[in-house]
Amino acid sequence: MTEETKQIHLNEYQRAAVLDESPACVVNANVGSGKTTVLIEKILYLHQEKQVPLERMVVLTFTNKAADEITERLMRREPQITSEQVQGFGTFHSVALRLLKDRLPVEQEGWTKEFTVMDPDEETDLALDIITEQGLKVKYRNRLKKRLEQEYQAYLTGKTESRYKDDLFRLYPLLLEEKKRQNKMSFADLLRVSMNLLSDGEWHPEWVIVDEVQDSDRLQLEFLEALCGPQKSAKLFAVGDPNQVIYSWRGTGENMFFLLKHRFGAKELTLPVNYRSNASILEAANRFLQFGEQIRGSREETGKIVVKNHYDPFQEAEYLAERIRTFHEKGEPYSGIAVFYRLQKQSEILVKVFERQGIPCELSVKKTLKDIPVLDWLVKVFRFSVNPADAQTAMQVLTDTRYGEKCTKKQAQDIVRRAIGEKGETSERIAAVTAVSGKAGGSDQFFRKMQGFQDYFSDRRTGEGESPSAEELFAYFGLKEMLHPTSAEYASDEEKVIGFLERMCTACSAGTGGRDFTDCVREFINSSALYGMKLDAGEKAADEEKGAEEADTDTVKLMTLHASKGLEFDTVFLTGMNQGLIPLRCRNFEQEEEERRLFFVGITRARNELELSWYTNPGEPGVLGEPSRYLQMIPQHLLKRDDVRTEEEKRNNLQQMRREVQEQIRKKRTESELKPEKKDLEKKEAGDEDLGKKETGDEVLGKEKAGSGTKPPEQRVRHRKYGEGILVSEDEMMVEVEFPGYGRKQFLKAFGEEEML
DNA sequence: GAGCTGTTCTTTTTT
DNA sequence: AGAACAGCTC
Repeated sequence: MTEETKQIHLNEYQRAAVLDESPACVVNANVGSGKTTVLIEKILYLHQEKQVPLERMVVLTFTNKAADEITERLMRREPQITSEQVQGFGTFHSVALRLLKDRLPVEQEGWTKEFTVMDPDEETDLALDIITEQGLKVKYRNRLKKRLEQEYQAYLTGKTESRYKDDLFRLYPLLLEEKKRQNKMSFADLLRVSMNLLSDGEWHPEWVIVDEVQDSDRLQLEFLEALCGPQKSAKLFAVGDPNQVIYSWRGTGENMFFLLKHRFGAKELTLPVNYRSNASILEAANRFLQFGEQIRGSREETGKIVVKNHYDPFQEAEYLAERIRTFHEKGEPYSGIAVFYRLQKQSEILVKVFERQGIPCELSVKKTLKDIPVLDWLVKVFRFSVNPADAQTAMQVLTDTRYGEKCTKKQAQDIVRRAIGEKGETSERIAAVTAVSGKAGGSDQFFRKMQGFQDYFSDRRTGEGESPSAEELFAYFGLKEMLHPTSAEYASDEEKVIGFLERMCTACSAGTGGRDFTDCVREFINSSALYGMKLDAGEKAADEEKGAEEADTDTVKLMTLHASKGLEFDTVFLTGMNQGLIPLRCRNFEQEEEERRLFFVGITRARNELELSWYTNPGEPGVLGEPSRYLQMIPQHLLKRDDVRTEEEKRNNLQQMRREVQEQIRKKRTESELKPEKKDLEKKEAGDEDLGKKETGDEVLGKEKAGSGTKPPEQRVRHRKYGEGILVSEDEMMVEVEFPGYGRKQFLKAFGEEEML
């Protein structure tokens, strides 16, 4: 091993993974087990010890964020590595795009090298246009995007009819044809087309390395196979965790980790040691592990997991604000604290209350280009400018009501059809457009600017000071007029546009000079379609320049459980641990298992403190005022039940209990008044129902027993309606009992309906 | 085309 | 549990 690798302290399992030489190897990497470190060391080991050039490796990630982390860490370890050498590092889609542009003969599949990348919504719009034009019968048009994706597999496997017996399968070939005609590819096309060309092509990398492989879908798996070649000429090293599959609802079905292992006949290694969470959190997490051996810890601390019950989401938010303030006063930074929830809309109350209470917080929602109207429009302008075959985008730019010259659909159609509908020389096209210019005035002029963009800038090269400036581009398109100078947003719009143009020009003048400027613009526009975040970084930089708030980085992070994957925090609050929310109402067993993995992912984000809370009054339909079953699945000795009850809640509970008891009494009375036959029938039905509920309850209890070996003595309670349960809490006025299958119930002692065993 | 019945999906989100 | 939709009847 090199000096560098020695400096990094790898455990024996990590070392084995780095040194492994199998043709295909999958590493089952538990949460917090140093997966990325292994990946980085593997790459360096291959590069430095095995003399594999970085250019001969393809390193694939699922998200841009992960791709950035890998290249950043790699370059920090080895500063002499250039960005040229890591061209094959990136997301599946960006690597596919690079291959299609640099190595693969896209012409064979019906596109030219100048193709552009479609926005995901664009494909659906195009499909709708085709449906209208061709008079196709397609059902569930509002769900067309999903249908197009989900039923493609069935279409490929030769099924003759779509699920709903409509014209969807006739749409697919028409859509593909249209995309070729307009010289653009959807995200899925990037993978499919490169897959086809790789399968019968010459070029293959020497090593294929994959991160978070459990998150890939079927198409990505096929892409991987094509990348490794029919004879598996490339070696495969994939890292993933089957216990962290939380996106299977987006596609697949099977667990991709094991499917990949099977398809490649790969050797499986494991990384069993967790370096993140304290012993209690790990012991709890182990109860939710679905694959592999128990996770081993590396820490001695056994702080308890706090479980709290709140009256409602509002009271919970107030409590959290107070609690977080205490943490902060004790010297913990806000940035070490995160609040998780199951549904996006749960964040509303939290944000409002935190803002009012002066707790700095940040909602983790991705900002894309589409959220900034003026940039959404500008990108379309460039998309057409660098791909004059893209009639669809041209139409969208011309008919946009917010920016540019106002133009009716009919006028836009005239302009676009005459210009690109018929093939011909540029001069002819322009002549044709000029012929209709009287009708649409400025629109037509702007259209010609876009269409003439490539010709106008064709002699410009990047790098040598020739490359156009942001101002030049702004003037070329006459953007001052197009951005509506009289509008209230003009100043901020102009700033955003100039900022975007500057970033584009900087990107175009970076790297090796002498390239065609318009090619660079196309590359920039294409990568911004795949990589919405880069613009986000620019936005942030602009904000900081304004000097808005510098202490902005020390904030509490609010996010969904899904968004928490891959992150870690000292302190984690997991809210809304209610039955019907965590887990969310499930239709089948697979869904339930995924909810459990989601909870597993959530709790394993915490390093030191974990607090779980549920509310008595969720105020959402379908969500029960009962604690999640998952709270019962955690060994009780790890928990510190610490209920915060307000007087209001107590009163409410009493009222609720009174109502319940009155209802029971009323029922009993009517029951006894009924005729004997009917009474028996009702009893039978009620009994059946009870049996069903008990079964699920026993299942939970059974799992709990199987999991926890060491259980503290519990006070058992019998109730004539709910059967046997476990005492949860007790005070001078009431008792709270957990019944398997019924959840938690509270009783007034005065009623004396429960019997201690 | 109003009114009915039956079915499916709803949440989570990346490229 | 409830909305949205498809397909049927009149």
